[in-house]
Amino acid sequence: MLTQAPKGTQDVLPQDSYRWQRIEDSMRRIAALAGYREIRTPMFEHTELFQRGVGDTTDVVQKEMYTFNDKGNRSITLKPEGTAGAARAFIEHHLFAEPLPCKMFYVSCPAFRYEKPQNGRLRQFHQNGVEVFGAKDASVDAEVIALAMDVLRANGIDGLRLAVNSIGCPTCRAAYHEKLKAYLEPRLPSLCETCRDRFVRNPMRILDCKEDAAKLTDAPAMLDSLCDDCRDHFEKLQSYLRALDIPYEIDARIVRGLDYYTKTVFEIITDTDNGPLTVCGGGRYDGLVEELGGPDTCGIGWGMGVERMIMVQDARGTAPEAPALYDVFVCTLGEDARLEGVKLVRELRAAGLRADLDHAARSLKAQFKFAGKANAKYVVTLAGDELARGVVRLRDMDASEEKEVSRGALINEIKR
RNA sequence: GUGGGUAUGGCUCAGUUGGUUAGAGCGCUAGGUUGUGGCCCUGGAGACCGUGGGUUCGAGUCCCACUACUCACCCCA
Repeated sequence: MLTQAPKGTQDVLPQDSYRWQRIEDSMRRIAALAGYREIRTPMFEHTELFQRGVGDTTDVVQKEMYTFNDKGNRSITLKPEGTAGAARAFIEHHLFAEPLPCKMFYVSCPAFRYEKPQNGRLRQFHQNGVEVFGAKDASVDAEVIALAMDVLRANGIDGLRLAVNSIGCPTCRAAYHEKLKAYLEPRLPSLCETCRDRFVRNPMRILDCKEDAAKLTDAPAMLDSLCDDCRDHFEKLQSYLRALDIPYEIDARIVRGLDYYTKTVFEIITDTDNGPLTVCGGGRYDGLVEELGGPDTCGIGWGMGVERMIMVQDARGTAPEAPALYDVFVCTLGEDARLEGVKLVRELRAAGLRADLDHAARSLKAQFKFAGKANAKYVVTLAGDELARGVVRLRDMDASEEKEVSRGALINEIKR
């Protein structure tokens, strides 16, 4: 227990952290090219933010939040997703008074959901994400989707399926809900228990139910009930996606579990041995900022699961190779050489080379073995008698070639 | 929250119908080469067999409970 990480959490070990760093680097690079800057918000927020923002009736808020009272008796919640906190910061710091749109991203942002962990499901997981406030044209919907595709591709994750849908605005969705409820009401007795519960909370979800969907194929569809504005937006999004050569499919079942979404919703799905896996999900949230007490400002964003990206890389064998630990490893023979080695290693590092020497006082053979395992490109051998002559041995490990180099010329020789 | 599976050195696993000192491969470490890695050979360290109870002369092996991990459902990244 003591030496076991809590359920649903994961360590990223020193030998594996480069995987995360690669993904993080690509995220920063690609986002910066499109004018996005990083935002960092707290890991916890007032519980009310998520109740209001994500929505009181959602599963995430109702049963998955890590909520506790702090010593000041404030109800605090570990953030279950990234958007609400970003929106809160946008309002609190009056970013709406800056030039809009306001584009931001976050990298390996921890998120917490109390769920039973399973494949690709953790209690603490990490998301990359982008949020854009104050851009209402569908061109930004397409931009944001393109960014997600680019980040995934940059990490060797392709064969992606982009599924898009529109769930309308509060006006047309309310009208649709009425239509849908009128259709569902007489059929309620034949539906499963959870669907009868959904009928009250979120009737659109019933259409997504594996058990009942088949019986409801003639149900009215949200897409047929969009108002003119929402329909126009959805059409435009599609023409932008076509212009960008991004293939997509329209999937009317994409509803998303968070209440703030309006109009565009989308998921990027990869197919794995265990079936489809959503690596990125997002959408437009035009009412969120106002709902939280800010000025009427539209928004759009997505979240991308870092652990899921890594899973997909592993499953497809497209994981990047681990970088070598060292450029140069210094082997020493005897105490004088050690003393010199400590100095040399520091010089090498100052010259921008990754360098180290044996700190375990092992045999020369063991030192070479270690250098080999660390994939060092060069091994420098320091020995008393050679040092006296002002000379060291430099070995190219890949080529298995070794030569004598004067101590003074060593660093230039290596950098050459 | 509901249901299935699993639990043996650091890792992956073997362990016959319950029977003496619990094995292998990989990894780690030392040596074979008194100054040199990757291959090969030899040695060494490392396991209260998940925890607690029960059956039995005897339990890694059978039974029960618990815990952890894992997979699926719900939902989602």
